[in-house]
Amino acid sequence: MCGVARPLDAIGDWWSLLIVRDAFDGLRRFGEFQKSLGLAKNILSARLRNLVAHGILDTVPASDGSPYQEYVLTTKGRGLFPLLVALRQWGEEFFFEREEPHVQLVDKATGLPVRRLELRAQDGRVIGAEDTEVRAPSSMARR
Amino acid sequence: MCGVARPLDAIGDWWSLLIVRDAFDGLRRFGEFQKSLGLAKNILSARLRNLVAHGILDTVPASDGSPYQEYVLTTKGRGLFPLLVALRQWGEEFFFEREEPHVQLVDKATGLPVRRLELRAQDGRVIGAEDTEVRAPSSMARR
DNA sequence: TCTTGCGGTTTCAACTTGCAACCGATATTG
DNA sequence: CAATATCGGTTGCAAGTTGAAACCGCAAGA
Repeated sequence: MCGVARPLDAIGDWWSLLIVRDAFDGLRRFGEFQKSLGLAKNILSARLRNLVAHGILDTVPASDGSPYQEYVLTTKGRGLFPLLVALRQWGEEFFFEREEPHVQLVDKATGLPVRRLELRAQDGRVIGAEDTEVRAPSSMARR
Repeated sequence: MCGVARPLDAIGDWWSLLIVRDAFDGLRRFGEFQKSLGLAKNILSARLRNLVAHGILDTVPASDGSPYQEYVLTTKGRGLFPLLVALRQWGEEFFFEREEPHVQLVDKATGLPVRRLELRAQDGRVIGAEDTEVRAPSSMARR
């Protein structure tokens, strides 16, 4: 299973990424996720378990003294931020009419929208899909 | 439905993204996708139809004179490249053991691996999740 | 003429999804 | 103290989805 397919096992369903996005927004509790996403409790339960099993979320005792636990992003989970940004930017560009109002990801310091993600070569040139290729480091199957 | 959820409707399943990735690798024909991904033909058929319906792929007459059609990425589909890179980089970072050999995305011009995606503010500063927030442009519901 | 390859559709069993009801533990209210 | 509400789930079940395998129509080749 290749470097693209493997992650999809962990976050390859609709809900998991939305849960992670909400976690970036500061949500931590079962009920918060359920209210925000409006999904069935058994599904949320299964997804949270799966995300924890994959090391994307971690469970910690509730910070407010209540007897429950909270779900927080691990380092691995926080590593999903560029992917979420890429997804959001693609959505903004192609799924909204021009001038259709929608939320924006802004830099807190300035309040300005963030830049579009750019892929760069080692030397800093901005490159596109056609400038790249997938290469096996030694003699390896591609998948 | 927000800017993150909307796209998931189009590419929110395991296979669609892998099909798009293969399309970036130059695959165009039904049989090529099937051989590469090893998925059932009915599923591939349904996924291709869905991707075409969402404007991510387009069907064109076969270039080699055979009576079949080929599937090519649209502009919208090519817009998924940063997302695929983000997914790949996340996978490489967290799903492989250090030094475990795996394929790499390299800059064709130099043969060197591409840089890690970085999110930047308008002024060029590299920023992280904690430096950003989601903001509604006018008075809008977040979802 | 018979076979082969391509690009699907159809069929059907197994699995997944999601609504609704229930449950146990802890607060809260009267 | 009793009754109720809230939180964080689990269980049952019906409906939808997935996927392996078989089938099909067309065109090219032997």
